[in-house]
Amino acid sequence: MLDRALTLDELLCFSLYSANHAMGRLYRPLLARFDLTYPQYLVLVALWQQDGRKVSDLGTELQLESNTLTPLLKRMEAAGLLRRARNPQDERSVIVTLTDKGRALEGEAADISNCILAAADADLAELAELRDRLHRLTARLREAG
Amino acid sequence: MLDRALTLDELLCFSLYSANHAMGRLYRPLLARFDLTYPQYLVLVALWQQDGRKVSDLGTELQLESNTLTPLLKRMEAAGLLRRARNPQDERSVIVTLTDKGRALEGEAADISNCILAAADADLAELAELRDRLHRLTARLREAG
DNA sequence: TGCGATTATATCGTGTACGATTTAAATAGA
DNA sequence: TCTATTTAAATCGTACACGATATAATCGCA
Repeated sequence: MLDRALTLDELLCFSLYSANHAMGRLYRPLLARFDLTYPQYLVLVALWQQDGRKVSDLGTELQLESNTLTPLLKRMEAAGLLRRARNPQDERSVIVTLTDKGRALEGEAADISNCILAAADADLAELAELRDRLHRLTARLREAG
Repeated sequence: MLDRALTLDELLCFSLYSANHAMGRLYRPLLARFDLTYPQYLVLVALWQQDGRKVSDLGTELQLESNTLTPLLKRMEAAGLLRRARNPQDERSVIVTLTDKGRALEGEAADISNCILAAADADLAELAELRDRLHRLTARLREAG
């Protein structure tokens, strides 16, 4: 038990903050070529994996709520990447579906992951292990919250 | 080389995004008791470590620029946590100094780190290793950027 | 059937982030 | 010395992120 506050460098939270930050700055120019922001890209990744999902399902996966997702999805709809439509079976929910343009981006943006991996400059096994450690940490933090 | 986009769970960037997110959600209620946001807390940690720094020095450490820091520091000044004053030796720069109230928070908020460690529910060595891996990743990403 | 409770999304206000630009001070060179 | 350049903050516009609240559809149950 220390009698002083930890320094920034000692804080795990700051190492997460910084790494996430650095990752964002690397993605930004790559995504800008497609007029995408980073959260918009994550929505696309989720929809490429499984299309036609409710807003709340996207929210569960991305850990975002409608107050963030609604305007974000509206911007993506305005950009012609997806469509939002009330679910005829339950008009409370909204189904998000990729347009042809949104689907086509999967191929065009495929190279982005490789650019990031190249920038990380570490072997795949090491990065995969880091990823899995982060998943386990995230799970524990959510449990505690 | 895959011919499909990676899933969210496979993306290292998303594991960082999620872990950072989960950490933020854990900090939020702990910091709310002091009327602090997470970036404001990081500024305090930096100043507790070394007080009386230029805005640009804080920016280097936190990886933030004046467009983000200026309004953030103004809010903290309005809250009575710090003072902003032009540097008499070079009127271009602004020196940020803690008030007594800002300094006093170091002791009052000391427990926060322990709450986070408890939530992470892992031994210190494991968390320290994760932190160091993240530092190395961040350094490589910045180099590449 | 009817009505209170629940659920899903949307809206609002505040606070980061960041690219682009502006302003003011300091510095370097002719 | 005078001016072009550089540097440090600040300002502006856009886009997340989130707590609190509003709205509308559905469900549960008497």
